[in-house]
Parts: sequence; structure tokens; C-alpha cells
Amino acid sequence: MADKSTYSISELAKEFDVTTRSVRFYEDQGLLKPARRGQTRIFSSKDRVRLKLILRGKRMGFSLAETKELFDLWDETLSGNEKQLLKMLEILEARRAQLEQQKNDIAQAEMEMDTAEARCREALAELQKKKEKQKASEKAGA
Amino acid sequence: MADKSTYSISELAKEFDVTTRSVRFYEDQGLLKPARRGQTRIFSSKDRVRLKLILRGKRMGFSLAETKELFDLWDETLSGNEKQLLKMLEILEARRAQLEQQKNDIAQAEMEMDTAEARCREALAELQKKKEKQKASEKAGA
DNA sequence: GATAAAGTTTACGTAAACGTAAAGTAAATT
DNA sequence: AATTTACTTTACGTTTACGTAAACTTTATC
Repeated sequence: MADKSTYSISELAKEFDVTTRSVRFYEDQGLLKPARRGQTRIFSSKDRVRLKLILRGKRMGFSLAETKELFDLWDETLSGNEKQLLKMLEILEARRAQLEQQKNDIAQAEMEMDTAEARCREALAELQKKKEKQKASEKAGA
Repeated sequence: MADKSTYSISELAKEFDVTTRSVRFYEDQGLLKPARRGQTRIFSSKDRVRLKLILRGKRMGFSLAETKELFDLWDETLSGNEKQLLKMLEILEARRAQLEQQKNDIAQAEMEMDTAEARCREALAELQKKKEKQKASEKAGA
């Protein structure tokens, strides 16, 4: 199911858990370029890969416009012009810097979640102590 | 400059490179709660920390609403109710899963960038070869 | 051959996250 | 006192990324 060569719109939508509306929108914005049989869209495995990249981009905070820029640039790059190649290398560098920033953000977030979790567990332990004390005093009183 | 105890709106805006409009918007949405001297906002270092968290959240793809949820929940958690504490632990777990996903995404992206860069460099090397051949043939022709 | 199922276009609606302009206040400077 | 500077509120405008409804075609099924 993952290595077919063509896909319908609802197949893709289901696989990646997006609406067909979204898929059509991505085509509208020039991110996907499905073939047509009559009016019906026929998606290639290249389209499928691109959809995967679009969604990952979104999870990483990229706008559709940014992702499209990358797609277009990569297509141009494949044409083999030297200027394009150099520009692509530049952009790759920039993205790497961005990824570094994101990794830092994640590391920070993890540390803070560690301390947050620790505090929660401490607070819970406190509550447990109180409960046990109550039980004890109830027993003594009975 | 980073450990003052109060800040003006423009100080914060400058430090974090956002517009004052954004800062006011964050207050409007309940993410910041600056004190007032007359009408003028006076931000505490707690507000400053929260602003930092807001912006990091954005870089990580969190909406303002999501970040606000976390803030509110954390405030409630501090009140020490057991139910809140457990809910917070749940949410922390969920976030950790999200962070794992993001780390995977980043790792994937890095791998793909590696191969992309490699292809670029290969293509450039090809172009260099062609150039040298041309030079050689020019020399021979001269 | 009717009807459902999946696809299509067109187009208006919406939530999020601000931008931007208008019009006013308050404090500091010249 | 006049003006600049920083701040304020109010409010309409804008972009992104779709949701949603209407009206229609094509294909599969009973």
C-alpha cells in the first residue's frame, strides 16, 4: 500500500490523516502537481513523498510557502545551473542553523519538563503523607 | 539588563525582537499579566520568562492557545490539588511524545539535507571538470 | 435505470496572529 | 509652553490554512 505508483486523493488523505480539502489546497498552492484522468486527480509516488514532506514541514513550523520555496528551488537545482547549486547550499546551511535552534529549544523544553515533573511528584508525595497521617489519627481516635 | 525586576513594554519587545503590538496581544489573550501604573504596563520578570516561553513555543509550532493552556494548568497545578497534579503529569507525558516526534522529524530532515548537499557538491564538481576541460582545450587550441 | 459513492469546481466563512491607522494620554526634554 | 517620545485604547485590515456548503459529473452498485 505504500509502494504503489498512483494514488487517489482519498487514499492519500486517509494514509496521512488529512482532508481531501487540504490536499486540493496544497495543489492549488503549487505544492503538488497530480496528473489528471479527465477531471480526476491522479497522484504519483513523487506527490506522495511531497505530501509527507509538507506535513513534516508543518510539524516543524514551516509555512506552506516556505516548503514550496524549497520544492521549487530543488527542482531548479536539479537543472544543474551553478548559481542555483550554490544558492541551494546556502539555504541548506541556513536550515541547518534553524534545526540547531530547534534542537536547543527541545533540549531546554525537556529540562524544564523534567523539573516540572519532579515538582509534581514531590507535591503528590506530600499529599500522600498527609493522607497517611489522617488515616493514622483516625485509627488512633477509633 | 536581564535580571531587572520590572520592564517596560518596549524593553521586552526590543530584547526579544517582537513588536509591542504582539506583546499587547499576548496580554489580551491572557498569556501575560503585567501590573499597571496608571494605564502603563509594568512587566515583571515572571512575565519576561513567560514571553520567552511563548516565543519558544512558537518556534516549536505551538499555538498561543496551547501555550496558554499550559500556563493556566501550571498555575492551577501549583495550587496543589491532586487531580490537577495528575492531569499535569499526563500532559507532560503527551508533550514528551510530541518532542520525540519532533526529534525524529529533525533527524530525518538532517539526513535528507545531507544527501541533498552531497548531490549539490557532486553536481558542482561535475561543472568544475567541464570548465577545466574547456580551459585545456582552449590552451591546446592557442 | 435509479441511487449511492467518490470525485470535481466555485465560493463564501473562519480562526489565529498579528499589522496598521486613528486618536488620545503622560512624561520628559528643549 | 511646546514638542517629542513612549505609551495607551479602539478598531478595522490582512495572511495563512484550511472548513463548509452548493451544485455538478463520473463511476460503481443494486
